[in-house]
Amino acid sequence: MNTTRAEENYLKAIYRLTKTKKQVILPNLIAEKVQVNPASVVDMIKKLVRKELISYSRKEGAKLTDTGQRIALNIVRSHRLWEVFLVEKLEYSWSEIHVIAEQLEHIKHPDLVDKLDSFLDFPSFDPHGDPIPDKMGAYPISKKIFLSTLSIGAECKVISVSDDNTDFLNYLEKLGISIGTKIKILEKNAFDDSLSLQIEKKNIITVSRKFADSLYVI
Amino acid sequence: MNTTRAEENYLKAIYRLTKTKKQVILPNLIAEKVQVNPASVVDMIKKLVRKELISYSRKEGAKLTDTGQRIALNIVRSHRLWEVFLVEKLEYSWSEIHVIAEQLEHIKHPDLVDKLDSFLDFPSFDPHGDPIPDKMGAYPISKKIFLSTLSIGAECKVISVSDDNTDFLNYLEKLGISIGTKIKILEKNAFDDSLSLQIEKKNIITVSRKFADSLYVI
DNA sequence: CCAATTAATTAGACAAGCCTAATTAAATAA
DNA sequence: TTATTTAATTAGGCTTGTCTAATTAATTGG
Ligand SMILES: [Mn+2]
Ligand SMILES: [Mn+2]
Ligand SMILES: [Mn+2]
Ligand SMILES: [Mn+2]
Repeated sequence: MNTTRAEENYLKAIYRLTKTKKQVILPNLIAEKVQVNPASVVDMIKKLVRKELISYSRKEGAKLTDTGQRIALNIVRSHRLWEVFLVEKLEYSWSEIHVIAEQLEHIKHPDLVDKLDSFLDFPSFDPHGDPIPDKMGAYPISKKIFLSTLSIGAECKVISVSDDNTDFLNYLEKLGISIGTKIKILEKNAFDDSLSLQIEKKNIITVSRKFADSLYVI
Repeated sequence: MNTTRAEENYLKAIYRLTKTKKQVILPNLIAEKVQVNPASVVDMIKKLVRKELISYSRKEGAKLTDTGQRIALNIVRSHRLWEVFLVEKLEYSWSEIHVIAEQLEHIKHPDLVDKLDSFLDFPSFDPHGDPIPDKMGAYPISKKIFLSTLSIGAECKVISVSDDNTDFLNYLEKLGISIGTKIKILEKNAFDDSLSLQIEKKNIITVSRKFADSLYVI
C-alpha cells in the first residue's frame, strides 16, 4: 500500500488515540492531535476509508483496518527507533528529538528500519520510555504506572514521558528530571492534589496533579 | 529562507548542472535532471526567481543567487553525509543509497547535518567518491581524472562514480568494480574506442568509451 | 420536550506541483 | 532568407491537503 506523509500522520494519530483514549475516535479528537481543522479531518477520513485503511461511522468513529494498523505500527516503530538514534548517536537532547523523528519516520526504503534497528542493537524503549514494537509489531512489556498513583513515602524511577508536548519536556529538563531519575513522594496536598517530591535524594520540588498524571514511573 | 522539498531538488539540480555542464542552464536541461516536464520547470523557475533563489533569462539561463547557492550546497552536503551513514553504519550497498539519501537530504533541523558530520568523523568523500563540502561550503580537493584519459599500460584506482545512474552502479557491481578497485589499461581499440581492462590484477574485461568516460580514477 | 450548544459535514476556495496541448520564439539548414 | 525543427512559454486542468463559512445533526440543560 502506497501512503503519503499526510495519510501516515493521520493513521498514526488514530492509532495513538485508540491506545490512549477509551472513547470513539471522532473528527474533533483527530483534528486536535494532527493540529488541523476538523473539516480537513473529514476529508482525510473519506480518503482513508476509500483506501480501506480505516472504517468510519458516526457511531463507531474511526477504526484502523488490519492494513491501516500495520502501517501505523510501522510508523511508530520507525519514529521511536530514529529517536533512539538521535539521542544515542547524534547526542541530541530529550526534548529536541520528537520534531525530527516526525520527519524521519516517513523515509521509505525496504529494510531501512530493520537495518536501523540492528545498528542500534534492537532497543526496546525509546528515549521517552515508550516501547518500540519489533519487526512483527509486538511490543515489549513494561509495568509502568503514573506517578500520581503512588502514596507518600514511595520511591520510584521515571520510565516514560509524553513525547509530544515540548513544554512538558522542557519543564522536566529544567527540573532535572529525565528517564531513570529517582523520585521520592514526600507529601500529597489534599487541597489541590499537588505533590512534594524529592529528586535524586537532593532537591525538593512541588508539582501539580496534572504533572503527576503525565509521568510514568516504575 | 523556507524551502520546500521540490524547490530544494530544483536548486540542487541547477547547482549540479552548473558544475558539470559548461552551458547555459535552460528548462530542457533541468527537466531532464529533475525528471519532470519542461513546462513544470518553467513554473518552478518563476517561483525560484520570485523567492530570489535564482536569476533567469533566456540568454543567461538559470543562475543561483548567493542564497540559492548556499541552500543547494547544504543539500549536497546533507545528501553525501547521509550516504556515508547508510554505507558505513547501516551496511547498505553502494548502489542502493542514492534514492534513500534523496529523501534524507531534506530533513531539516538546526545542527542535524553538523551532528551527523561529527558522528561520521568528518568524512571528506561520499561512498561514490564525491567530495563533501564542509560546514562553510568548502570542498576538499581531489585530483581525479577520467579513466578514458589514461594511456595503455597505466594503472589507476577508482575514486569516484556517478551516483545517480542505478544502471551504471549495478553494472559496476556486477563487474566487481567499486571505490578503491585497481585497474590496469591493457588495450585501446581505435575502431570503437573500447578499452580492455584488468581488474585487481585478475579478470580482464572490455568496456565502452561511454563507460570509460563515466569513471573517475586517480 | 424543546431550545441552545456543540460537533460533524458540506460547499467553495486556494497553494503547490505537476501534466498535456497549444502557441510563440529561436536556431538551423536548405 | 525562408522553411523547418526545436525549445520555451502559456493556457488550462488535475490531485493533494489544507482552509473558512455555511449547514445539518446530535446532545444536553432547563
Ligand atoms: Mn510525521
Ligand atoms: Mn518518543
Ligand atoms: Mn531529494
Ligand atoms: Mn553520492
